[in-house]
Amino acid sequence: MNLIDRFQIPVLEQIALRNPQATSLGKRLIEYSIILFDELGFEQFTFKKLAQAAATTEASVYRYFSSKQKLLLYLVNWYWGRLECRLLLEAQAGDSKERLETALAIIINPNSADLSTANERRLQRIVIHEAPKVLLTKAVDNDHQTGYHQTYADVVNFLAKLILAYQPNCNFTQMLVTTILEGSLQQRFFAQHLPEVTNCSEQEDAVYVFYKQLLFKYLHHE
Amino acid sequence: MNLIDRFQIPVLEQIALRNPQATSLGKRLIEYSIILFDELGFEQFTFKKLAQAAATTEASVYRYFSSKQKLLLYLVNWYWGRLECRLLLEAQAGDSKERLETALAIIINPNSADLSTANERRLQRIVIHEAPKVLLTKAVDNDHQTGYHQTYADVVNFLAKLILAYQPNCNFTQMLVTTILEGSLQQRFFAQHLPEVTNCSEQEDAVYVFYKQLLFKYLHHE
DNA sequence: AATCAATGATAGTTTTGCTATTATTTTTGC
DNA sequence: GCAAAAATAATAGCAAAACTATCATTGATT
Repeated sequence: MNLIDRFQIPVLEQIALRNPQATSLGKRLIEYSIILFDELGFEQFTFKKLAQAAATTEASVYRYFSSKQKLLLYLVNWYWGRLECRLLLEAQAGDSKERLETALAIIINPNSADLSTANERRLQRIVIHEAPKVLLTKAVDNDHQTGYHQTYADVVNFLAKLILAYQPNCNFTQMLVTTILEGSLQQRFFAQHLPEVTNCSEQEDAVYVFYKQLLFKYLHHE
Repeated sequence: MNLIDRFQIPVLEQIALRNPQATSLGKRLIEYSIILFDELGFEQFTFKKLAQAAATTEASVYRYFSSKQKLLLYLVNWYWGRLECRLLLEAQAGDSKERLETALAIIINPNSADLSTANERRLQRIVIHEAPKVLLTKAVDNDHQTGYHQTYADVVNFLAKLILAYQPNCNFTQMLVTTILEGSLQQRFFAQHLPEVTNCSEQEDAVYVFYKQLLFKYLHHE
């Protein structure tokens, strides 16, 4: 049983030309695109290779996604959509501090149940390694207007609200959230590829420990 | 008088096939690549377009840089090299707190003399928008072994040392530095393209104010 | 003056990204 | 169960990008 069958995360329809979660070919495309983006990276990934892996043709892939950028955007949206779902489900109990701590754990913790399958780990690696390549483009303003980055913005603002509930005096909530959100992903990249610019190896789950410290030290000073 | 003539920043020789700062064609290539990367973005930038802009041929461009990735890497290295120079020159006076504050201002402040020319502003925009595309690749481990990211690591470690001088008990210096360094660049992207996930517009130079707060609040709690 | 390095001019290859067309299969409405 | 419609397969083709190669020319060096 894979990622696709277990969760039907709503992903913005407009990104795909037709809903890949509704057909058997579509599911295969998602399944193999996760594997191939992870193994090949965005640059080496092509629709031809995806078609081959999913036992179909390049033309058929184009009927689901108009470009590999859109396909990656779809996967990234899926990641943030799942995260948003978990936040809504799991970070509603307790007082404002408990809710904030839970939310932080959901976002940062790599040992959570969320990453239990190979595909889920692959998806997070894709977000870490490839997501900036569909954000930092000349198309970003158009994409954002179309709503392609709305799920991400929703996650940020959900967390921002939790922070404000805990510490109403916080001035820079959004900056604080994106700093932690993006920073924690980046640290995992550095840990693997540029270990001398991080401290991840020094302690088990140092990323979580550090950003929790950073968040609460910042808020307690307000 | 342009960026190239005023500063001879040492950039790792291996990145370029021959030193572009030593010849008139080389300087033209650097000059126009900064303009074109900024205006077209990494994806739309081609050596053919660069050759046309610099009034030369594609083949001649390839004699300086083996690929557009390497050319971008060269520019990014240049940016970090210049930053390192400024840190070494300007962040040596005063006590440990003053040195740290000066360093932070150099790294974050967009109104500094460092960004006084059009090309310098372009170069920072290139680092913000395009640098991740030559870091987050499958070639990163090779690149790093070859030393292509050493200047960046040097900047990080210079700042880490300043932090340790100020607060010897700090456990996660590198993570703190990269969080601020990368975060501050990212905030400028968000401010321009995803304003709802940042708070930059609320205050003049909010980026600097926020990260200074974040840094010193974190350190004072140690 | 001869030499050598740098550049220009030109051509060609392979791959990618994408579009088009037609045939075949599968699904769906009735 | 059958006809219509939709989805997919099979195939071809095109334009641009990312190189590589060759050879002529220029310009600097000694």
